[in-house]
Amino acid sequence: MPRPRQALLSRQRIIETAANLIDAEGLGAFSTRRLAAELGVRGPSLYNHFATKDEILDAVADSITAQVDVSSFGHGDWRDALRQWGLSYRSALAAHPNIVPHLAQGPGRRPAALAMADAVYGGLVDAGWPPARATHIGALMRYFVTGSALGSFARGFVEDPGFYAAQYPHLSQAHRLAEHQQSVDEGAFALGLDALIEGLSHTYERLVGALPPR
Amino acid sequence: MPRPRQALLSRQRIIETAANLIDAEGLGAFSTRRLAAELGVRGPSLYNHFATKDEILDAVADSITAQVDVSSFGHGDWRDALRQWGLSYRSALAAHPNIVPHLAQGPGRRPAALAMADAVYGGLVDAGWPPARATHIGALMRYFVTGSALGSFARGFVEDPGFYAAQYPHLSQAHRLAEHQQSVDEGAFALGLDALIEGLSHTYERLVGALPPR
DNA sequence: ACCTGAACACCGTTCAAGT
DNA sequence: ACCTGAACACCGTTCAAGT
Repeated sequence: MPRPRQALLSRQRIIETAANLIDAEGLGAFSTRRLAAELGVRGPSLYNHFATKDEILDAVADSITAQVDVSSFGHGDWRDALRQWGLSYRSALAAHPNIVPHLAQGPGRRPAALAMADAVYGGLVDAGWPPARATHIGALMRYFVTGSALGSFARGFVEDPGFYAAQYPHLSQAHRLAEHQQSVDEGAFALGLDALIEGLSHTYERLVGALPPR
Repeated sequence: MPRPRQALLSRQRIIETAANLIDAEGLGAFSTRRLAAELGVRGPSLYNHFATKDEILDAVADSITAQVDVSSFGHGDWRDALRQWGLSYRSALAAHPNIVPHLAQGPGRRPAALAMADAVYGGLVDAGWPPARATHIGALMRYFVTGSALGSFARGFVEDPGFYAAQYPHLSQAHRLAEHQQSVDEGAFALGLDALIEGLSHTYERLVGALPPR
């Protein structure tokens, strides 16, 4: 097929199809040739729209970051902003765990990731955090959220009930974790987020002074 | 070359060479053929010692997990145990960031990862934590540590000073983060670990009762 | 038991050729 | 401008053949 009157591909269509493919089959099964087949074209056609496979992954990653809500920063209590951002950040990433290893490489030149970093850092500094601490908080939140989205804790244990018995005395119930995957992972994230914010509140009081009433 | 008198390969030598290769060139550049070349053999030879490439990655991951110190659990204050484990866990993983995406898939059937999960969970339950909370704490610590080891926060920003100026008002100093990579990433981890432990202490008091003096 | 070459079905990417 | 087939240098894995 030569060049059609109407272009077969667009960056948008490539990004969406790539995201679906990665969600469904993982980063390992994601190849330019598989993606092209899914789009009804041949592999090389993609190179009219993206320079490399990595650039496609960047675009997919940024389209997911763009879904994170940072509107809570810049007004109100920083603790509420941190919690709302953290929940939104985790929920956006956890919907696409297979792309998280790529996304966790940092914002690089991805616009949505940079806009998020800008809003978070700016919001924390405006709230009174010293700049170095604001950086640390942005970093530690990324650690916690990407780590939680990267791989389910609960699904990390094999489901075979007999597997743990002999060797691991405290893991006799670990085979049941997978059944409760969502509540385990969400419960762990919620407990960690609450603990982080409570701990940071104390640091703030020591460093900056009294917190406003909420 | 036919079969030599003395075997050319061993699981141990394969694991060590694979770890070095992954550290030096990343998961993307790691192939069975490259690994075999490094070992002075041909690709198929590896299949006498491991069933798949994935099994090699599992073995590399577990050899890193085996370096984590969990001896702090089971005696003394759970807060100290959590801190010492967290620091050791992070330091083991951060020395090999390229393998972390594989490692973060959970313990699976890897003995060192299972032994670590067993010690942590057992230690927390013995310290008085309700079982469900002990699971959550193990999970949230894995999130935080793997996230911090997965990708440097500081190196995630481009070093070009002119890059941020126009678009991202609060990131005007972000190009300098890479210079201070180690102190930024370690400072963020330390702040997060302190906050988590302080926050969890309050949860413990509410849930279980008074903490012992330290 | 353990290493080999040949083979299979794949990769990412380049490039000249088509319209 | 945008899609194509052919080509290059790679992949993971299987398998029969060697000693």
